[in-house]
Amino acid sequence: MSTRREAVKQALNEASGFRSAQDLYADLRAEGSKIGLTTVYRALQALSDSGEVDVLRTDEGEAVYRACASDSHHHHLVCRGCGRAVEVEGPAVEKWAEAVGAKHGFTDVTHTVEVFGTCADCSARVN
Amino acid sequence: MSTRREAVKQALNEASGFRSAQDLYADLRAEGSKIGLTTVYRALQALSDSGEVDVLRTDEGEAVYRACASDSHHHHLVCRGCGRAVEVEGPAVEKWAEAVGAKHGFTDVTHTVEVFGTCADCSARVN
DNA sequence: GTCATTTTGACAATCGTTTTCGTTTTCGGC
DNA sequence: GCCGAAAACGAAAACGATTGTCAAAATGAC
Ligand SMILES: [Zn+2]
Ligand SMILES: [Zn+2]
Ligand SMILES: [Zn+2]
Ligand SMILES: [Zn+2]
Repeated sequence: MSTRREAVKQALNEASGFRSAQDLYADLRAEGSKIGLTTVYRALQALSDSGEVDVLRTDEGEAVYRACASDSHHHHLVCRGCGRAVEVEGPAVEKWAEAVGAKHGFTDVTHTVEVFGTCADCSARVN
Repeated sequence: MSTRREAVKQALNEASGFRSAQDLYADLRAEGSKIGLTTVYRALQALSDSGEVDVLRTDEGEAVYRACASDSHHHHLVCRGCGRAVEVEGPAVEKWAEAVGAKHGFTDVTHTVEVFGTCADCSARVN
């Protein structure tokens, strides 16, 4: 694995929440790296292809990435305020999704499930 | 409600699946309308703001819209092949999402849940 | 060191979407 | 029916995220 990809992976590891390519580019430049934006995009593409990082889309359509501790199937509880994310599992949801697909004759069923909220810290900050 | 917005809403009603702004623009022009792309975007913005249509993002980040029969909270089972969508409910998922948020001290909890698969027709078409 | 291969990054191009802004249409008052 | 204000339109420009291009730089045999 190349040095640049390592750098991007590490920048992601240092973040607790989901970050966009541009966020990571800014982070890396801020800490002195001479990396280019194109390379950040390429690294993220490779990392998500290999399943090393999770990707999801914001409401605005921007792709955001996260290096998750769990490498098995899971979902996220994401703070709208600070972006912090918690990995969560939902066996009931997995079964429900499968059942829903089957009931309507769909095959090769997958799903996207994300939970959003305001974390305790962010709630406190507002009050 | 203006005539243009009606036209967009109707175009959506005639589709069984999720459609992008550009799709709808093409549909309308194809049937002779002189509507502009800007107006399609504006109509969709208004329709989704008022909750008359559902929006979601494709993996590529494109916004797609659907005029759903149900006006209460629900999710979708979407065919990857033809885009056809079925409205589905999942009380268990609703409770799970709430519980997950609460367990981690998150407030103002919402969620996005979509199920994807290949519908029976599309499965048959391939074989 | 030399040559071939891979990686990189500045820049241009693409694509969906939004903004701008002048024109057209709608509509209430006359 | 006619007039002016307000709302709706649409073409074109602007935008922002992402991808493509291509020449320079790093890497790795030999
Ligand atoms: Zn927070
Ligand atoms: Zn799942
Ligand atoms: Zn289908
Ligand atoms: Zn729900």
